[in-house]
Amino acid sequence: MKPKEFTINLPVQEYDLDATLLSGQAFGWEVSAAAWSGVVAGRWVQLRQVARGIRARTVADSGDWNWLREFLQTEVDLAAVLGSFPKEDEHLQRAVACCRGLRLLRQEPWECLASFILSSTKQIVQIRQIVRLLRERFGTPVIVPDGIAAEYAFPTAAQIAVLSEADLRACKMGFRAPYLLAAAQRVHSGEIDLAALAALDVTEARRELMRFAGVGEKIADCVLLFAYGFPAAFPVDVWVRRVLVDYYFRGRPVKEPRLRRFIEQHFGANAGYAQQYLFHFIRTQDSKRLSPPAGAA
DNA sequence: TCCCAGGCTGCTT
DNA sequence: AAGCAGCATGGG
Repeated sequence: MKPKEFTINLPVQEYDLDATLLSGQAFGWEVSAAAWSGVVAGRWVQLRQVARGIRARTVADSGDWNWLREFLQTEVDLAAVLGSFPKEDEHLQRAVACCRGLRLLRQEPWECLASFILSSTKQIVQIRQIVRLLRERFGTPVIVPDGIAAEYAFPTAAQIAVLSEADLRACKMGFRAPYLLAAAQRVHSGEIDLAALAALDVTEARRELMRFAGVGEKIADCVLLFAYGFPAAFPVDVWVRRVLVDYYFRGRPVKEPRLRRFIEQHFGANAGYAQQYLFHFIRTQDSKRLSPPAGAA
């Protein structure tokens, strides 16, 4: 039986779909012929940038489209967010001028947590590869249109909790396998309720996330920002640390507490957005200007 | 061959 | 508390 298709135009100004889906916050999206396809809330969906916004195509009964608006955060007033950035910061303003339209997504907490547990000391292309293997092997198939290859949802905590460490290692995740397995078991057993973290303040939610083995400050901040939408969460990975030191500390070594103090005082209420602009900017535009990694010549 | 990747853990000082 | 090796796997 041919699945019924639904399409909609989501009107939105200043939304760069490519930058958003390529900026290292979500790992399950694939592009072909200028259209992105992925799975949101258990539904296959295809997204295309059009003149006045985003055109979406899906199958099966979608009722309303709020699940997609929520994921894409199309209701966010980007101009207001960018306007809250420090105006005297020429580095950040350059990143904004370069990447304007880059957005933060609002992802499902389990998928986001699991993905970032897999992210430590991995390149983005490899994280994508691991996530793809997990979906194909253990995820629930989703309904796709005729002529589209089979697609799978990210496996739930319940689906991963019953696997063996060897099953997971076979997806090339190496030493991260026991971390992912333990996290899935904690969530599946009900020991921790990820949905309930949304009601906590950011400090408490961060503490809860860091109770997962394999989750430290950086991964916790990623989940706080990309899944729960805490706007001040500011993940500091090797790239962001490098750019902060280079731009704001003249390349001189900075200890963690001082860096954290600077972030809180300098970037303001939407620090998380600022972080994403800096991250994407240096990775796509300004990588050559950056100081070499520690230890390099 | 070597260094590095959207880091974290556990063991040393 | 602060520094550091080890950890799997693949890319450049």
